[in-house]
Amino acid sequence: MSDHGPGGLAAGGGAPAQAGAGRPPDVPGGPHGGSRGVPGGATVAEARRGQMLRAALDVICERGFADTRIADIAERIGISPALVIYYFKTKDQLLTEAIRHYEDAWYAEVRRRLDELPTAALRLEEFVAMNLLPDGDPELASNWLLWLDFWVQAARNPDVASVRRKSDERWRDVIVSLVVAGQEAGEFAGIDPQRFAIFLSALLDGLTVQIALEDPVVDPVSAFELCMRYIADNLRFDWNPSGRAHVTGTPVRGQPGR
Amino acid sequence: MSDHGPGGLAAGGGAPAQAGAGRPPDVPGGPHGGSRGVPGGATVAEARRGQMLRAALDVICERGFADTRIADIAERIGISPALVIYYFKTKDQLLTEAIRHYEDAWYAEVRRRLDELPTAALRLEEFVAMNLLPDGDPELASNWLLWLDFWVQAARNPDVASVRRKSDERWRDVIVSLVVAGQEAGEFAGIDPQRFAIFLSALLDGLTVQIALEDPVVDPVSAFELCMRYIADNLRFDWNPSGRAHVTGTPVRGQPGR
DNA sequence: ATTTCTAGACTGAACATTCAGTCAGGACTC
DNA sequence: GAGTCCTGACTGAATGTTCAGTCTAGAAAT
Repeated sequence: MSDHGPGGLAAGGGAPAQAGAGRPPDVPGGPHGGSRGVPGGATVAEARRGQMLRAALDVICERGFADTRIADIAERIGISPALVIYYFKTKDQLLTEAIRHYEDAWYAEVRRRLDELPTAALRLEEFVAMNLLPDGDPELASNWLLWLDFWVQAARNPDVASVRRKSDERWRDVIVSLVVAGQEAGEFAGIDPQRFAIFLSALLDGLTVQIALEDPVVDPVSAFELCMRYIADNLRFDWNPSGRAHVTGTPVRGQPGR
Repeated sequence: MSDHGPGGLAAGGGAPAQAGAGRPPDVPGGPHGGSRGVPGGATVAEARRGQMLRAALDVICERGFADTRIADIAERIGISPALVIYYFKTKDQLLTEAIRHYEDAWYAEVRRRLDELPTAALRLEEFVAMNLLPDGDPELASNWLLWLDFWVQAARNPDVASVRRKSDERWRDVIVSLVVAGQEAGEFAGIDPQRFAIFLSALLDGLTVQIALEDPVVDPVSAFELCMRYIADNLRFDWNPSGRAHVTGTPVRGQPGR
């Protein structure tokens, strides 16, 4: 995004491989892993792609999106920069896809974890925790800075922008469905889920900024508690910092929003 | 921030002019405008500085911090790129100072406007409006994207980071003092101002992100209303979207924060 | 008043570097 | 031996920075 000519944004989404010279391995543009030539399945090419995507993410976190060079990524894996271009036609493509990849992985992990929890309150809590608390999983590691760069890119790169728009949408959808589920189960008060989702997602974004920038007065834990306090108060369920969420004894329902 | 070698961050704050060759005009590093040589005052040099700072801000908004070239800034004013670094030793210095300059101007404007309003509620409302609503003043124009870039830079540039930390601090201080003033005047409920400030500033940041990225479901006006609704509900004062803030007839005070 | 001097403001033309992307070909595998 | 995977060496373009010198206006000298 910082190279040649004005508006150096990559062409539209899944522009396939080049025409002449090269011999590109695998076209992105979708989850289909066309293992050409080699029978059996994914193989090297796909592994490499993932490796590069992951490395790209790492580097972006360290140097920032704008200062990430393909040489950094190559070096990290111990390959030549040329190979990076061999897999991803352009730098933009790689970085853009890396972000998309991260977003996808993150979202998938959210779903996975939430599905394992029994109550809406617990799910909501886990959701918030995944947003604000450091995570064990190295794949999704607490890359808060990534989100900031993500936003900045989305501001000018239409491709990234659409990823981010979709991201935010399912984001809020998750919240809405959690709230609705909780309300139907009698766990939560009957506030407007849509409104709540917008509010909460903005709040989470804002807290993410503070945390990412290591604000002296907003560490992850206190941000988490602040956020959960708000949620519990508004949805009217019992919650205390030390433990995990508890469903209130007496189900509330149909209560007017605040 | 994207040039030579690793860690290409500018040296500490007010590194003065070079030693040998040139004859640099005016050293930054503080609000002192040392109008050397020419008696009377500021003069050309200072005007130029301001001009460049403003141009830099414009360009940053358009192209993004990372893609801003000194040539862009020079071109906009109709001068040679060389003159830009004649005034600011390095690109980094210019951009960093531009952000600092903007932040200062913005904060000053906030103070100016708030001072003119009679009630704490109105002041709070104006404060929120300045954060979320498009502004007439071209100097401070609605440069939401600027904040995103600001954050991203703060993440890696210690110099910018300290600006941003200070920024956020006085930010919250404004909120706290507004709340306290309102509480003392009996306009607001007696919640914890500090906590409220942290919450509100995060919320504002988050909404800023959504607005800056032109989220389809969070336009400035609805963000503003969402935010004001929260504030009014929490501080317990009367507020309705169409008009301006009104102090509640019966002063509330000392009420427990939810 | 004219000339001389000087310093600050400014620029065009290099310079130096960085970096994405190309290319010709090598190794490895089926 | 054909295709896949991979690399070292290179190039072209962009761009921050330097530099030598111009231009202007006021100060000092005449």
